Amino acid sequence: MSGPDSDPGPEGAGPEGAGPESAGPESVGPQGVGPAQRLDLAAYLPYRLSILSNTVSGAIAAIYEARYGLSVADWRIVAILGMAPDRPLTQTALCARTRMDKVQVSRAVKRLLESGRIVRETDSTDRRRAHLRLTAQGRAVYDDVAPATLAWERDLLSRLTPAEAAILDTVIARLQQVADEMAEAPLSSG
Amino acid sequence: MSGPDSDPGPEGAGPEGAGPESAGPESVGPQGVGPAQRLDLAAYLPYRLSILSNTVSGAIAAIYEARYGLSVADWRIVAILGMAPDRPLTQTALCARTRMDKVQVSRAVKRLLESGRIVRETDSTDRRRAHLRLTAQGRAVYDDVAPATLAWERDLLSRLTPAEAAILDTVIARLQQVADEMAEAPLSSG
DNA sequence: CCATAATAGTTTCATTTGTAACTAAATCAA
DNA sequence: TTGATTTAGTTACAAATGAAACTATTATGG
Repeated sequence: MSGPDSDPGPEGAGPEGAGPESAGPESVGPQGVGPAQRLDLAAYLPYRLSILSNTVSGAIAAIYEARYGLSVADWRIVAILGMAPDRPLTQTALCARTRMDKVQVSRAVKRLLESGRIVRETDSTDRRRAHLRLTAQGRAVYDDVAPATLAWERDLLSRLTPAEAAILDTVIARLQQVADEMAEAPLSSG
Repeated sequence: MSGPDSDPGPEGAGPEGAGPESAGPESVGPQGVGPAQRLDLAAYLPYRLSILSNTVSGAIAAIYEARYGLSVADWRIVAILGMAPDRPLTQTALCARTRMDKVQVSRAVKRLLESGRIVRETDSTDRRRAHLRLTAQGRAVYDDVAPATLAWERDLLSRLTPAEAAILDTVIARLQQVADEMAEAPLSSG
């Protein structure tokens, strides 16, 4: 997610500049592709994913931050609620769908309630729970931002070659699946 | 922790249910990651990248956090310095290589100096700058953690099909390049 | 029925983080 | 030279965050 990482996106500050002959990312050592023998951050998958995710998230976030002052958490709530307008959700449901924890969700919900983007209605049979949905104002935000973010995504993907675009979905899904498995069975700590 | 999904939704559309939904007639790619007409977080590239990056980073971070109490920023510094042990770097150089900003780097450097993992030596010709390098202790951390993280990466990649692994590098590089371009030339409209 | 546990969500508090202001040293311009 | 600007890095302070404790309500077990 947004992650703990928030890269402001240094414009001119390219990775070059510091070294006399800064080698490009392609000089990976003995083995050009795949896992390097020696740790090279520039070629290291987790690092590259992190940078990429931050770049993409930052670009998207600029849209809803600038226009409506929404945080990433706020926008995720709006996005989920906007997705299925006729099905109000509880905060617990939002936690599952956004992969944010209940405190994050609680705070985002509080902000959205205060700014009038959502309303909350206590469940009639279980007063611990409450159902949330967008107000007209919240829907207006969604209807403005969602197409913009989708356009951005479409634009991004359209610049990949067909082969690249075709495999991207599969690879991400596969990586996520494998990473999830591996996260549960961590390597032997020594 | 018996699954994060415990909501009354009719369809168990968890975050991984990125199946081919109502793909529009004019979808760009053959896969689900192609632009949906309607914003669906579970199929939305920025969101999926964020989740994936967090999963992967979290798994890796567990290694160096548990063993040495290092933060992500700390580890990035150690990783970069360990990469080229014979070329000490300034903090500015570390900023460029890690894509962290100077405050983050300053704080990580402070922690690493205090814990004796690195040393700092003021440049002889420019006393604003200082060169940083790993101590024996810092190198020991690097020599333990780097192989572990590389093994994790190798393990992850080995579970992709050859076709997936082969194109992954290209696609990430390409996405990063395009996202960088797009980040500088923000979308029109408003 | 009462006591205990579980669930939904909030609040508190310490830590982390980001922005901006700051110090110090080097460079530039006249 | 001297004064303004840039560069390297740090610090101060406010805002964001995370972990744990907390309130309120419902479920469960005897």
